[in-house]
Amino acid sequence: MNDLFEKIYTLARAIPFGKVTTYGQLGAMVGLSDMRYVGDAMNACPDDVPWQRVINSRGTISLGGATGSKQRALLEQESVVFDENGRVDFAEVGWIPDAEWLEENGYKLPPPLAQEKKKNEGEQLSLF
DNA sequence: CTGATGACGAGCG
DNA sequence: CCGCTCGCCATCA
Repeated sequence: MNDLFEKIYTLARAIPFGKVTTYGQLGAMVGLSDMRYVGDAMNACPDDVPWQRVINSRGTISLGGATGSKQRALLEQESVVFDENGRVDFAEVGWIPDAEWLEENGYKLPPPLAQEKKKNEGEQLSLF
């Protein structure tokens, strides 16, 4: 297994229970421009990687067939809610890692992501 | 070794 | 919102 795969797996393993992130985010954080590769990585991921918490940027599950239903079922077990269009609410369950955590582990947090994280935290605070 | 192919995403129309 | 194209990387015939 190469370094890129391991970096992606490490990130995926850091996703908290009941939260989700996107292929694009993982790809960006490991310095990828071609996100197709992230899908490949998840396809070959070890059993200890919570692959179901990785979805596409539209907030939907990309997979069809049995594996797709399995992914949705796993997420629903984690209290992740899907709307009538099969989409999740990123403001509710979206996960963006801490900039510090990323830096410590050799990842980079793209500015747009940092902004979105800040925004999300603001919303959560106001809710509380 | 060469070429087709993706659990994706941004940009365009 | 839908349907394209391209990205240039790892994998597998």
